[in-house]
Amino acid sequence: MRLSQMLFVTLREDPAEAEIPSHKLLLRAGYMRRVASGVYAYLPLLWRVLGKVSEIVRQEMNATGAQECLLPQLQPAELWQESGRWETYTKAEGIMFALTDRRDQALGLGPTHEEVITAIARDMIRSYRQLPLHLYQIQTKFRDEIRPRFGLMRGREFIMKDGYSFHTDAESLKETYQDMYAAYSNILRRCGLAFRAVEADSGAIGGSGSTEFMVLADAGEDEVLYSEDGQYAANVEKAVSLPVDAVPSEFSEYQVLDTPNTPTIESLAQLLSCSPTQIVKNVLYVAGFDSGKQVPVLVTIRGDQDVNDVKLQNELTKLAADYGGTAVLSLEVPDAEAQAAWLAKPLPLGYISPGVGDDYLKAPNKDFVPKFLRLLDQTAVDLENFVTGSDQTGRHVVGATWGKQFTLPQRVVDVRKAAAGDRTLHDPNQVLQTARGIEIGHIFQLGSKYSQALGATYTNEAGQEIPLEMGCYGVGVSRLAQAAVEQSYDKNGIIWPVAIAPYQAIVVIPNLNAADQVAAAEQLYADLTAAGIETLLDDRNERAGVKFKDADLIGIPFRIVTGRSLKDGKVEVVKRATGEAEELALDAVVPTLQGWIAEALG
RNA sequence: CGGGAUGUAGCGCAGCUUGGUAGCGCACUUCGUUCGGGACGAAGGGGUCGCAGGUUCGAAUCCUGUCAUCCCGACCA
Repeated sequence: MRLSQMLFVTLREDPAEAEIPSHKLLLRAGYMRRVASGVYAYLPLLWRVLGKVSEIVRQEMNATGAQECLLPQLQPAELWQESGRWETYTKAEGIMFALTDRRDQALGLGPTHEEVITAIARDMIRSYRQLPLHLYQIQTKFRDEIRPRFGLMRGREFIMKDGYSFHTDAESLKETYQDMYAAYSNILRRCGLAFRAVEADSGAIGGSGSTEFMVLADAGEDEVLYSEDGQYAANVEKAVSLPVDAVPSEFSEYQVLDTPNTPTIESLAQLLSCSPTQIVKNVLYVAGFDSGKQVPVLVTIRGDQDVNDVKLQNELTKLAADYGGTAVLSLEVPDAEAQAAWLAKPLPLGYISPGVGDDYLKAPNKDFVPKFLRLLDQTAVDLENFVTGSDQTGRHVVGATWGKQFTLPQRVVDVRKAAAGDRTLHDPNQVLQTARGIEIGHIFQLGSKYSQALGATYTNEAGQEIPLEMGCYGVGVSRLAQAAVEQSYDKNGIIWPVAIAPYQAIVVIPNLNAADQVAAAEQLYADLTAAGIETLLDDRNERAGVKFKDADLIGIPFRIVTGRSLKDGKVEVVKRATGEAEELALDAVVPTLQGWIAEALG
């Protein structure tokens, strides 16, 4: 491609709309333009990158026996109602774009495709002889993100590869899951990215085991905890660990003490000169279930620990049936204004005890449940002579013990947040480290959640009708492209890994008025292209400096300059990543680049 | 949805406090000089100042409303 004929517009300054390096660079280098919040036009250079990523994904998927297809983006509400996700995905904080057509039919734009694919499976899979089966597609997804950000990292429209597998049993599912684990590792390795596979929460999509593939970068939105021996790595949402041991309490006698102005654990520990591990903390939440019920939740946990909202939400989901629901739609720490609606009398905030009475609550409407759902984190179970609130502002109790002053809440759960510095479960000598990651891939063992909901069954050898076991597997294709930039750039611009660079080489003519430079460049361009090397020719009537700056900015791996060494029959060849330059004879350029590219593609 | 900020030419910004009919840099067009790390000179083109009301003789500027965008949080297969 000749740059003189390409839509090639680079910017000298960073666009104000971008915050992180990769976002700024993709805009500056002319790879994309924002069309609406979280919606981007993929311009020719970026489209080539996306094509390369897609092709690598396709090759690795096909190698596992998965088959490519294309499912509709416009999906009927009925399917989502059958799976029970229509409400959670369109109401409250739902992420699904929903619309009504002229016949008054409710439709949604696909944020994911479990429902559609399961409906297809229901219609087409009859027998165990057809299994296992794995279908995937690469296409645009729509999600009405509350706050789109960071360009392609969190858009409302983005390209994703999503695959769905169907099995006779969990064992077969596990095999495909392992295949995907390997395929995803291959994809990221081939794309030239540093990544880590971590245990993950399966979130709203449901299912049992899931693994996230995290591209490591400081701008990542997720926190990863891992052990240095490489045995354990998990998203902080999912991570488990051993908390530090509690310091034995210095208080031996139960008493109520004046503790003015100590609404936080830190201030209380300071005033009493005690360890936060001796304090029992009580955190108030309000959970909203899909049945419409609003339930006040009191989480009691050791003072030095934080509540992991994802784990809490999972625990609450298990209890949804008690409130006539199946899912948690919202989970909030209520502010004073929100509390006022359902408090019979003011709560002593910061001084709440584990035994705080239900008489603080009233029911402003039939949906509010005026009874605390009391959950006890396991870190607080074994504490003795602990410090906690007294239900009186300005006073705490010390020396309290379960079974004496306070009833031990019956529901014991694990909702503590693991943190860097905690010891790992597999080896208490290992300490968790922290890193930021960008979630690029996520693989799930779904089980039969969707097949049961939608009635997708097969007949086994014994003639019994059984729900299909399912897995699903996603890769953020457009997100991966930007993550690659986030992981590989310098002050001059993008440094693409060779495997996903839009072009592999760029031939720069420093001075268009020098006929020999032009002739040599044209010949090289033709030779390189003929040799199968994807090459750009910068034949624009610009000064050399502009061309070098642009070549660096757009990040083409190899640059060939038909410049001053031409008089010796040589051209300069520069590696973008390292800046290494060497002079090569004209006829050595093609074989040398072929070697470099082959080496880079492994 | 809570908190914060910003909307002025394709991009980055000034002007607003103190109202008088819009400016700078980059980019773009033409000509000349230059030609290996974002050249120089000259001459040009391009803006309903986000939108809608209001105040005023007069509004980019003051007031009200509204929309959009970005940041922090909440949220997020």
